[in-house]
Amino acid sequence: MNYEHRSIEKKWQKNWEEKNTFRTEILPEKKKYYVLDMFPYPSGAGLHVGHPLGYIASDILARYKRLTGFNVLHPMGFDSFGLPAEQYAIQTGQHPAKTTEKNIDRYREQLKSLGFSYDWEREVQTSDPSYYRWTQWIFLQLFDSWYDKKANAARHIDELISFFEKEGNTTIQASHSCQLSFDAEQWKSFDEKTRSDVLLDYRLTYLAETVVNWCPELGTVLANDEVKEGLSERGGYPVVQKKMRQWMMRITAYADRLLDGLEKLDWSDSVKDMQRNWIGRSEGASVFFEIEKRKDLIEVFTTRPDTLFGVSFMVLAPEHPLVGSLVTSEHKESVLNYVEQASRKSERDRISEVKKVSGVFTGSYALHPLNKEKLPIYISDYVLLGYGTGAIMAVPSGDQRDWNFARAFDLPIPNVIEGADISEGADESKGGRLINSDFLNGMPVEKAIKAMLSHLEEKNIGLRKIQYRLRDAVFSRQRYWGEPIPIYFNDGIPMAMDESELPLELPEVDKYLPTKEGDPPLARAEGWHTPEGFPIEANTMPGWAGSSWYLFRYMDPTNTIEPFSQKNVNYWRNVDFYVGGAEHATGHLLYSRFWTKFLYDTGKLPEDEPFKKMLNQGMIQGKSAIIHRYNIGYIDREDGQIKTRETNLYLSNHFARNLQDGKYGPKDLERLIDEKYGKGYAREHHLISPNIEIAPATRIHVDVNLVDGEELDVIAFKQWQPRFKDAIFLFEEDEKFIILCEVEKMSKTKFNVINPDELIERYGADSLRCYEMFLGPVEQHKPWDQKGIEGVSRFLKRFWALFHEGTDFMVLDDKAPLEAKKAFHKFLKKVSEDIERLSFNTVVSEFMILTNALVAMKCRSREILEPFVIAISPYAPHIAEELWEKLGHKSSVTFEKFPLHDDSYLKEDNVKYPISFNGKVRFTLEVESGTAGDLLQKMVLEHEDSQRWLEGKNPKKVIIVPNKIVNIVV
RNA sequence: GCCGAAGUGGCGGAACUGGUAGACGCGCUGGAUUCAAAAUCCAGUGAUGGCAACAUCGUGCGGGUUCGAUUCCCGCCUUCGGUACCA
Repeated sequence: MNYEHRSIEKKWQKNWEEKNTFRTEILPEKKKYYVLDMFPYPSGAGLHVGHPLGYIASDILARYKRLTGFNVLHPMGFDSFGLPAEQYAIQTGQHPAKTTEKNIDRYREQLKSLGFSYDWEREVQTSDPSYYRWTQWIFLQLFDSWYDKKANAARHIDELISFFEKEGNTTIQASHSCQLSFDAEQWKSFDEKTRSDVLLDYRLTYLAETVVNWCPELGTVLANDEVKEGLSERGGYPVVQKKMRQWMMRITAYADRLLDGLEKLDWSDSVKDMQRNWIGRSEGASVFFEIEKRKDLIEVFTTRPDTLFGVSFMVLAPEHPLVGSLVTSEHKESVLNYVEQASRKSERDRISEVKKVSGVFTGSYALHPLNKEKLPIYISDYVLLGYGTGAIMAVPSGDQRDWNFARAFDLPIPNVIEGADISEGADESKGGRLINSDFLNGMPVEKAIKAMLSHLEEKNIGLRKIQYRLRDAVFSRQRYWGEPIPIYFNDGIPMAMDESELPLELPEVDKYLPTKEGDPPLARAEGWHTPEGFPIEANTMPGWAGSSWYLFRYMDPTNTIEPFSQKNVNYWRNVDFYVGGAEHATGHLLYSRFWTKFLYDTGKLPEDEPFKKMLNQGMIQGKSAIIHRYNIGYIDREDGQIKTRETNLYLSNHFARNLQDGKYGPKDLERLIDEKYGKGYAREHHLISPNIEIAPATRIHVDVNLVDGEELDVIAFKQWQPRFKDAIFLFEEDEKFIILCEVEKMSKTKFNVINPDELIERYGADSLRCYEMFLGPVEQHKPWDQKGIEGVSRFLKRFWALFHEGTDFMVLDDKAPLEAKKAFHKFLKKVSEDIERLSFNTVVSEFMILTNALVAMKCRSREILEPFVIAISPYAPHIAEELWEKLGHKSSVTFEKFPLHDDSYLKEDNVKYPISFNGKVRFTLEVESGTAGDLLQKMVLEHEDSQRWLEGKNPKKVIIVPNKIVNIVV
């Protein structure tokens, strides 16, 4: 009987569903283990072979943990709010909820066809009102909280209010953005609007006017992590800086805890480092500089207070608030010009112009805080308003950017480090001793920093400060398809909705576009106000809101009175094993840690980290097939411009390269075409370019399914798309059209997507599961290689055949031979070790080795085959269930015990020692296991081969590595 | 520039704390089976020399530690990922 993967897999998937095999509940007597995948955004394209990689790994671990006695929580859901569904809605008018629902159904079906052991009863969808009700609820908790730096925890806003009533805000240690300072009396005298504004500056979600990343194409703002190199992460549209009033999340309050918490996490170093860099803690000092003839001060941040005597000028960011008042009349024009220019530059322009030095003098001077020297104040866009104070003290001898600026504007470069060579550039090393620095002279840098810090604080002209690169996160999106923000405005004062009014459901709108006035789409909705007529916030939440806490909802997905019950969260606590891409390092993974810490502060959670251990799966890339379309370059008669015209001639890689390299000219091409298609063909069909230099070929991505190895099926290509119907080709003499192969990210537009459905149909889910693991370490990026799956498929067939004699199921009850038992226990030891250390790829090899060994030994003993089926079930669950049933079991293999290996079978009767002289292996000696060291040594030295190698020399040393090698040093 | 990861046959990759490098799979070569093909099975497969036993070389490059290094240390090169006028 052959291995019929189609019927077997269908049968067991149905069986699992009907019997609800993977339903999970709290079992207090059992230890819990929570295995979670990053839930997907259900895109219209469905899953490709890259998606399941991580899901397979986590499913193997979940199934393995079940077999080893854990109560495993292994859920799946959908991050179903997002831009693509909304863009589709704008184009087609179809409600995003509908598109999303359709996509989710497809995803769920695909996931089920892979045989994952998810408890589908726990599925969550972030766009479901019963879910986002609690996302809104958490928003309100954040809104009602402030961060107490002294207690190092979030606290309720009411406590802050009563504190203000007693002492004002001058003594409190809190994370805030409040410019005002007031005492209790003043607080009491404030009107409602002022109080609200002050409180907003303390709340963990707050409204603020800030510079944000505005993406005009998408019509919305983006968080820092959603911008890559000045372009939007989704869509790749330009992003500009814009000042806007937006909802913000005070994540900076948690900067230190987010940093320190990394220590105890079992995550990869690279992701932890990414978070550390993103948080970007740097220790230094705030220093205040007086402005000449004025009372106010310029505050700067520096990590090198020791170089204070090396300051020769000041630089402000062009947007700095003091610029307007500092500029003198004679410099007004140039400064205004410069500010204007800088404001028009996008983030991207700034990045590309990094090397250029620009700036202008304001006409004003600052005074050195210690020696009162006059320091000219410049503005330049190399100083950023968003970091530190938006102003710097320039130390050209110690900072390359300051050095460049000093050179360009002919400013002095005083040296403050003994022996530093600053003729060709700044000395940025933190070494040497101070000179020309008054009381710091002779001190090494580290000591000088401390001395200066104390001095500054003593004289009250500066103070120790810790600066973070991390910014508060923008929380509003001018979009429809997101969680509505449960806030309404009473006379401009933002008011929290009552919990009982949640969920605040998304309203119906006529169009998914902003209003004429530029308000977000929600403003189009009729009745988007409270019963009293107060307008409701029209912005929605960003994509990361729902994904920041979903792991906890899985613990109690149907709870209607709270996001999750204490009972459930106290049992499941947090995720033991999280699988997902490293690309979320500075987004989802950081926000999620932030919300978890906040919910921990409020007492809702027993743990303050969401994910204990994490595995970052690599991307499976596609192999794109590229051919070249020949272009004719010509000079347009009308405007004299050089232009190119497309042809229907397609070139193989070989020809395209030669054309590109100039090895072929127009004459060669004409000859080749005529040779192939008949004399005069090229001329007749206008395929002769007068000027071949101009863009001779365009790269075209071809569907990888039209390619076998590197060869294009030209007939299929002609039928692929109507525009290729009349294609003609030039290719190698051996009649093979060789394409150009490139490894890229899988995407629809590159026609390099490999769909798992077809592979499952052809080879089965078990084969696909095993193969994706076999491909290599899960963490690594790797191109999809279609050919290797055959090998794994062959192995499963052989495994199946192990249980069958001809068409009959045949397992014998006789004793297994000792050799087979040894092989089996060696296998068990290795497999359990490898799964525990997440080496999923080597386990597949072990399956193959054991299968081959059993086939060779013709071993069909139940004694071995039965536990073998259990061991293989995490990888190939369907075939395992089928064989388990055939072995006469009524229960599912899911609930069996993972077989333990027995060390007594692993002992070798004889040990083969490679005997080496000076590290070089000369012969092998077989001795009985357990032979004592000194006896072994004697045997080795008396061996005739040893005598030959020693040639009368005396061995200096004999090294015996137990069970491994004997090394004789001569 | 800085931070992180990685460089092993024709290819994907093994070698977990230093101990016979190349497991396992793909591909390739030869053979069996077949009218033939597919499928399956058997054998071989790092390089060089040799009929062979065997010898020499070999884990990006150059050094070092060690009886012994893919593994540890120092200096480079390359690729990938992150990040950036961060003061």
